Amino acid sequence: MEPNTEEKIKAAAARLFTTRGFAATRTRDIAAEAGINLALLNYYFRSKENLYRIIMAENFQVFFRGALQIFQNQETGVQEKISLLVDYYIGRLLENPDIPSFVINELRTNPNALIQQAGMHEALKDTNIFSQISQYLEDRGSDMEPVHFILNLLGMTIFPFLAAPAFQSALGLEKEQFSQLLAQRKKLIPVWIDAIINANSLKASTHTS
Amino acid sequence: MEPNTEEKIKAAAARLFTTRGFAATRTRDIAAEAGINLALLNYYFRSKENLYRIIMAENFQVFFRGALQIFQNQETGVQEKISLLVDYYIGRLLENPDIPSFVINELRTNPNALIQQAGMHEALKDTNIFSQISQYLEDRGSDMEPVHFILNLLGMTIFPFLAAPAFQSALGLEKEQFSQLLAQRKKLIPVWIDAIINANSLKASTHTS
DNA sequence: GTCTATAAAGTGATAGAC
DNA sequence: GTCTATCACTTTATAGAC
Repeated sequence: MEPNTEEKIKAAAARLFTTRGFAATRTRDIAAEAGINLALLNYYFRSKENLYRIIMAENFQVFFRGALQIFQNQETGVQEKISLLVDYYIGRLLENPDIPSFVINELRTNPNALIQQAGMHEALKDTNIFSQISQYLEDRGSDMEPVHFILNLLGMTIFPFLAAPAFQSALGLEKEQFSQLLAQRKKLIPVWIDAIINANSLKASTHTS
Repeated sequence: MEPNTEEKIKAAAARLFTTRGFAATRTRDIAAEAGINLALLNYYFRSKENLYRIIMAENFQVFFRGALQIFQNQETGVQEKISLLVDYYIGRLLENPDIPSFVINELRTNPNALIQQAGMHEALKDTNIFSQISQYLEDRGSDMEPVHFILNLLGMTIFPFLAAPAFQSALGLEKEQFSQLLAQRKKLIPVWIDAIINANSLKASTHTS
């Protein structure tokens, strides 16, 4: 029940690193947040950087692993996968809203971070998300580039979490109200995505008729 | 022609603060990047924090002012404004791709940053972007929430810049290639946005017929 | 395993010469 | 205005007692 010292430190580090970033986080603050001592943190994790790498890897897992698993399933079609993906991301990110910002910031300041993640790069290739989507778009008579499709899907899904502080500040909304808005999008985004594909194929058929 | 010392410091500070963030940037590094001395930086700007505020304000200007000006124009309709907005953002951000990440990060770690920007909060209210879009959606027979519309528009436009490092890393693309992809979106996004609105109103008319 | 005390290096800012 | 030298403080990491 009661988490051990190592777990307490990791939980504290996750909170602080994820919200403040590496440079702005003090190891003293992590220790205090964990209710232990600075020396003990180094006893368990040897260095700030080492502890950071562990938290970073876990955040990356949350961010990428779910998407990969959904697309690895051979039983479901792409349309279903899209709904599952949107549902998964919005659900997870409502629990940890700071993760997208953390991951994006990390990838900007250290573009090799993704490659360094164990097996991440291979998994991305093996899952052939790209060709699945490419085939799906083709079947539906759309000539949209798969990259654009993915950017639209992720943009509609993830961007609201990144923009949440700005929107809350600009619109004077409470965190809870904005969360409800984002939850609505679980069902809306698949419909919108569909509309974009349809528009694209309708246009094509208009030209040929 | 030759920029004076103050300008050189500001340019160096903009580069480093924008890419690394406040905490990870060393005043010594700014001085070196500007080709001057640490003492001189404090002679001109008194403190690191003061210099940061100036750079932050300028980044916020790039990020918000253009959108506000477009929506303040009474001559153009919303549909045209959307095209102008997408064109403006993608153009500006191709020049300064790190600004979205900077602004978002800043607003996350300091939610009051936006409010502290001179006149920004008032300008946002005065421009009544919200009611303009609300009216536009109504006229087109769509029952979409304006917030969702704005989130979709900005998500499709800005998210790709945030995700650029991840995509370049995952797809093995060069920066230049990805920039070309993003430039294509200037013309594509307005079409997609239109499709989303249409889908929404078609659905409504299907129900009533 | 956990603590206190401290070493070692980094970092923002200023004094004072030119 | 611009520089070198240095202060004052913070921060990571470790030594050593319990």
